Amino acid sequence: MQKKQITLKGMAKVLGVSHTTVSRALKDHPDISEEMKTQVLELAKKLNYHPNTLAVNLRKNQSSTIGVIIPEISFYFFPSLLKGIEEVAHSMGYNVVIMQSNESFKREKENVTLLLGSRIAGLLVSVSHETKEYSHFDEIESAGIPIVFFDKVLEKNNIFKVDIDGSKAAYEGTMHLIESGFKNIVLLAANPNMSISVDRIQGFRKALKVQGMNANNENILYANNLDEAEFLTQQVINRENPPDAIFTISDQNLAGALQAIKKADLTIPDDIALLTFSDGPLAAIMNPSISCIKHSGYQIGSKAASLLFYRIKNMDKQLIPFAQILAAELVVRESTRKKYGNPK
Amino acid sequence: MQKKQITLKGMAKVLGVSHTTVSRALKDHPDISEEMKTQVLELAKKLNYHPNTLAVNLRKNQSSTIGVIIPEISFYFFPSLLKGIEEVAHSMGYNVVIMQSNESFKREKENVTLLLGSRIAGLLVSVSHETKEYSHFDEIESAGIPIVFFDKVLEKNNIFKVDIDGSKAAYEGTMHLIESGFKNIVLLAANPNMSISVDRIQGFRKALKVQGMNANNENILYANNLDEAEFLTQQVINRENPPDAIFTISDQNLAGALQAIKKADLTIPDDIALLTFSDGPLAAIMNPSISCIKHSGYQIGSKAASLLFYRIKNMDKQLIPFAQILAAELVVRESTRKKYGNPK
DNA sequence: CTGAAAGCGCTTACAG
DNA sequence: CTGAAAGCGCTTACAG
Repeated sequence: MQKKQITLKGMAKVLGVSHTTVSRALKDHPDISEEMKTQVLELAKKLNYHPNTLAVNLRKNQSSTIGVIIPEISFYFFPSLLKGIEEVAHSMGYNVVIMQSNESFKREKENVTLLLGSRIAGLLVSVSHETKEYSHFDEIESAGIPIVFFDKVLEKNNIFKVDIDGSKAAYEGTMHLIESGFKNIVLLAANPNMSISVDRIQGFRKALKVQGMNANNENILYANNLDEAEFLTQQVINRENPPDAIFTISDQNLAGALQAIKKADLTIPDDIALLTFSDGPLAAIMNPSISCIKHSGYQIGSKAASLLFYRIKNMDKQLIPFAQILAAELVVRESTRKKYGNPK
Repeated sequence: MQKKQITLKGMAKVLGVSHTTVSRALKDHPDISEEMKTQVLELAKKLNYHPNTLAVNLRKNQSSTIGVIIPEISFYFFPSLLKGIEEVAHSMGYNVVIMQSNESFKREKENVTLLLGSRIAGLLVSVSHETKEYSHFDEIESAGIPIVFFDKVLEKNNIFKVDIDGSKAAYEGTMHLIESGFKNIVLLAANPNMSISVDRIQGFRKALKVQGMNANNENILYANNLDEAEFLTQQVINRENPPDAIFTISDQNLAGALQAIKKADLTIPDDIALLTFSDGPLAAIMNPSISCIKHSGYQIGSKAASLLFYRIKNMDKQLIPFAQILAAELVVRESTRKKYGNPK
């Protein structure tokens, strides 16, 4: 039902030349005379000519769109990530199609099918909680469409991915808590088959071990959304021997923990300390401000997009799967203020 | 450089029939024999056939993509909005292409051009701060591509738009502040040529007038990002006669105000009360929790998308520009606790 | 310097 | 029940 926009053929008719000539004039082909170019350019402007990207891409058998599949556009982390992706893509002259899996494996597969039909040039993926294997992405790669995974990735080595060094970061975060005098630390992780959980749990355990403390399994909990985080926090702070610190692996879990702490009327950090993995702005404006392991979504997004475009531009070469591991930085704020003076 | 995926012609060759037959078999055309259909379907499955959306759309002269232009994917408001849009679009079988203007008029125009080339089926727009007129969208509408504006819209009547009743909401918010005993209220608005500012300022003024208070121009300020909001708040709280309440029109301005209040070591709401327009989750988890005029980004997004699809599906009819005005709800929390007992 | 022709992958009216 | 042909809007090798 769309009105037809002006085409090459339409302009050719007006000028009494072939559409071939118009096409070439438009792209400043050396063969075309200057007068012809001026004429065509003027007409194109006058008629608001915009080349039909569909036709161009079909003809060239390539598209200028990359796909992004993420679990959900929540306000915690993905906005800055999408921004990073979008900026890199725009600078390369590409569009971005964003699809949400809503944490559903089924929906993730549907998205793959849709994107396959759109003949995207590449795909960025952060998998859903339900995703336990990668076989639904095989078709994409075997169609010659490169994929880069980021943030929420499965434990698997032969893929291209961008992530932070979660183990190291969790180790440092836990050490910070211990050195600040906290002794009974609960880790609020997410789905245990995701690398973001596995890595961070590993770092958490390692730090406890180094400090000669035992990593009690009851102190490692799994929350996949705000409500679960609130529920688990509530359970934990009502234990006989409640924790004196909670370490959350996402802003989402942080928000849940905060709700529970607030309802229990506990004071941060005196009753309970709080440390989180965070993109930054959210943790900073809380009161008290929340200490965090800062990992920039924007950076992950732009690095993932850059890696993807590298693959896109080098499809002729055999590239070896590459894992780009970004550093995360500990930002100490009020929520982990030292418990007993300076224990050093 | 992409590997070629299997095509109709490819499958036709395998089966020794024409691609016409394959095409029809795939879409369950009544003319085709059952055996042929089964054969084709099986082969398509085996070969992972996915129709080339580019070709389909080119042929049908329509696309299954809608465009979205927003100022920025900030973490304050747009995530839930995009979610609302994406869900409606998905249910209609459409993809969503999101482009950011980064609050730049120039970039907004570039986005329009790109989208025009993609032959999108429709466009959703929230304009940038710099945008003062709509002429760059004329080409879109005259190409027969419907537009629906949402949230950040210019003061203009003959357009399709979805927005909240900002005037009424600001009126009620201001009344709430006054009734809670606050007397010197500062409104932290955004760009004065945006309807979100104009409407809310109007409601703010009206409430003051009804209460017999005068709307001091010095108490209406304009901040377009977090830093400006922090700066202006800092200025204001250092006045000789500082406000006892600040009313911010966005989560972004709220975040800036909070920063300044924190640095000045003021207590909310005893030293200064805070009321904001907000999507909800952010204001709720703050400490103290922030009272707000709750307007659901998700709702605005899904309503805007629904209106757009109504236009897309009814391009043959002459539709009259429609402004869908959504209600916003006052949610009273700790940040506006009554100042002097109950003044009623 | 310009144009006719082929073709990207699909759909659909027409013919048999 | 099946197929040949035209065409969506473009690009590009080939010819002149």
